[in-house]
Amino acid sequence: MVIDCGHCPLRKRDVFEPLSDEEVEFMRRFKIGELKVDAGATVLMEGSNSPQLFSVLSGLGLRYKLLPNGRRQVVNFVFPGSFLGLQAGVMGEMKHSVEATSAMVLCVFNRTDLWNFFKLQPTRAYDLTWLAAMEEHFMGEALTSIGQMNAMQRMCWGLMRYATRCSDLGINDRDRYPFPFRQQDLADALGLSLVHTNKTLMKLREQGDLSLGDGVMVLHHPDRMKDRSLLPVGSPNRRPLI
Amino acid sequence: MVIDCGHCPLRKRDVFEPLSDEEVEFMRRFKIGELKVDAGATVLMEGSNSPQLFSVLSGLGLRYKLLPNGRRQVVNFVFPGSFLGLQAGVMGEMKHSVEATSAMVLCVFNRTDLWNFFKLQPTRAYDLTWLAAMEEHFMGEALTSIGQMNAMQRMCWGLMRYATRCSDLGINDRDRYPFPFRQQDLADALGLSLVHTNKTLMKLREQGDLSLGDGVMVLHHPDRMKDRSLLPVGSPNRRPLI
DNA sequence: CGGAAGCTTGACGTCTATCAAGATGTGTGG
DNA sequence: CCACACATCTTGATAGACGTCAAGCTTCCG
Repeated sequence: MVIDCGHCPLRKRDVFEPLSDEEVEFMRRFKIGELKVDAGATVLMEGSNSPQLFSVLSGLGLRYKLLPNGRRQVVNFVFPGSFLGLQAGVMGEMKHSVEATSAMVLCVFNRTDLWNFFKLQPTRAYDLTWLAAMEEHFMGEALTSIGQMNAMQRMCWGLMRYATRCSDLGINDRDRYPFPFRQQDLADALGLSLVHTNKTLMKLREQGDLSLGDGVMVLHHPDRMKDRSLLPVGSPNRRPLI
Repeated sequence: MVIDCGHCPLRKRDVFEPLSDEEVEFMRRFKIGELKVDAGATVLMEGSNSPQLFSVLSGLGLRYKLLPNGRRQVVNFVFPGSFLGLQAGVMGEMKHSVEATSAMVLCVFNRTDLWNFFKLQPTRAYDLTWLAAMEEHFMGEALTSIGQMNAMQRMCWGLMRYATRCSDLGINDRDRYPFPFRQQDLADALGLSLVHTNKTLMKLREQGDLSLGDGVMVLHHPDRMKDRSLLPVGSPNRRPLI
């Protein structure tokens, strides 16, 4: 019982550009199956050359790079609607790994069919470029955050950015957001040590701005956190869904 | 006397994917002129909505984001062959600024013609996506560097990455590389203060690994610097030229 | 019950930012 | 030609943010 692209639950969200009937039909042929993985699973591995591409239907995860000395940088979070494997599809191999931090359902595509986007479905190809440019933009924001902000600012910015993406997708309940990550994950994303991440979180808790634990984050004063962010956290208009 | 795409000097470099005659002809029609700017000029500004796209023919520059508090993050360096303005072309507006740090010559294109890539020239559209994915990759590397390395490691990694790109383009002379940047630019790129950047450079100079000044960088012991980099600095195979 | 994984807290050290001042070079105007 | 402002680089002193080390706590699971 694989979900038909015509009834893709993500398409209901209006963060995503609507698709024409023709495009939906094309995606239907492009999709070759679904992959369900448990929390903790590695979906794609750095250096690998997976013949498959994925689009996230549900679940959360993260992309990260490992360093020779064992450290790890989380380069960004993976949400429903994220497209995985483009790098391997276009360059030779994956330049980072992707891990599921909750159970996930992924649409599976054939990497070799990617070319059909460009040959047969220029609007979809355009969307692909759009997505790539958008990812680049997000990454530039993260770079700016890590390069120029102190721990508290990074934390507030990072969590607000995360909350905003959740809101776009409607996977939150008011101020309650799913948060299937360890503090270590957060630390690796923000370029902080685990201990300092913990202490920074504590401060936010003590001030009553935040609850975090058991897979859930609650923002009691999003306004205050936004003020501390330095970088404004905007919802980019719309994005394409692949 | 505008350079004809058929005789583009960059195409001689074998870092760039070769183009078919048809593609060259297409690019010729796409190109609407050339822009020459002096060192210090702002080519694109954050928040702007330029109707033009650019491809760098010669010269060096940098992309940066400004923060409300006046700080600045250099998100990457601009080399010959860099494509500028894709973000504005595909999202609504530029998310960073681009500044020329040396004199530059740019090919100018019409943003509204971008769609022709997808409609008429799928191989070129594919290359565009390729480029975007590659930029994303570079940015992920930089993020990892700033997030996980100390000052000396970042410096070595950053300079080696820079030198490698120069070598790919053949704009170096052995171990001598053009370097039209201030220490402040380097500092903003590495997420370090100006003072600490200066002192880190000093250490490299004292150890005889590096000369830097007057627009020129000389690497006397690239091997030693590579060792201190933590992240291996590889030349990615080939990239498309737009 | 023992062990592993994750969270929490305190103590300590150090890397890096900030402040301040001086040195050098370059361009402009008198 | 000199005086002056300005930009960039340099260097030392000081302080603080953040990393590292270490230990204890909880929860979960075999």
